Amino acid sequence: MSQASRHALAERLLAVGIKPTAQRLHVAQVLLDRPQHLAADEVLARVKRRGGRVSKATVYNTLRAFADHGLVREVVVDPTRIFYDSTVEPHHHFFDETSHALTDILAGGVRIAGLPSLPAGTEAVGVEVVVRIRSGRG
Amino acid sequence: MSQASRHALAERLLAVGIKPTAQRLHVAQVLLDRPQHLAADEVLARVKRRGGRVSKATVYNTLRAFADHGLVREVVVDPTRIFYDSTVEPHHHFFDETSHALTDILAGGVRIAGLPSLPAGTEAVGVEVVVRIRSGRG
DNA sequence: TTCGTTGCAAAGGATTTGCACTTTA
DNA sequence: TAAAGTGCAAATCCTTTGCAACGAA
Repeated sequence: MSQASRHALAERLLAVGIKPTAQRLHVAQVLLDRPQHLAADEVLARVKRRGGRVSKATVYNTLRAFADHGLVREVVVDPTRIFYDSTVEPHHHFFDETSHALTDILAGGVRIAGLPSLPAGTEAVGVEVVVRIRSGRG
Repeated sequence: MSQASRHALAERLLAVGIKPTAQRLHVAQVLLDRPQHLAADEVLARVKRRGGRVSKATVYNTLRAFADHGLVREVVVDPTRIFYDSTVEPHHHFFDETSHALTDILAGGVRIAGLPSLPAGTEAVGVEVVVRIRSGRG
């Protein structure tokens, strides 16, 4: 990856208060570069594939830190693992139960009406729509 | 639990092709008796609490069988465990990230418009809306 | 007797943790 | 040289699996 985008990524980390170490930049390069959904496993594999040195623990720590600071969003649709979504703007998902693939649904056109008011004493974190689908012969 | 409801539960299992064994009836009594969301752990604890003899493996097998046959619905909102929802009619959920509590949102009033068409070669399994909330000082 | 069920313990897979080592400000 | 970050392995948690014992038809 170019110096320019490395630098841009470092700025993004700094902007949210995360120190841009080598390992974190590797994770950022893999995950933040374009809209995608990756599990921790995949992130680790990709960092290593491109020659980066990171440990599993650091990948998990980094992903959690990114999520806590709003750089990525956790998507919970698969009981077996957490996906990290590099798109943090509100949007929704197709989740293919056959292939375990996640696909974005732009929030733009989607309207949700008729939701009840929040339970007393709670604040909203977000509204997520998951359209579960099956491909082939499910 | 009364003979009458035991019998009714046995009928429900038979109706979907599940042989109503003692263990399965225990699980059914705990989970199907009223609208609720329970994790496997909780089901096991409650069966034991009411004096039922069941193993962990059988609880997991039973819950999966119930889900496969449409008696309960799996709800995936918490990366750490699967909830089994005794309400199978379409509806949505509040998920409190502080307390890990699930609350139903009746499907009745909720309207979702503007979803794109399904990816080619896929069929819809269901549409779920999860409103993530935080209580207290989450 | 045969097939489906059960239970126990072990295995599995994702995630977390403990702790010593390394980096960096 | 403190504080923060990293790596490795072990630990943990939920869930699944292997397999022998059991139970109903």
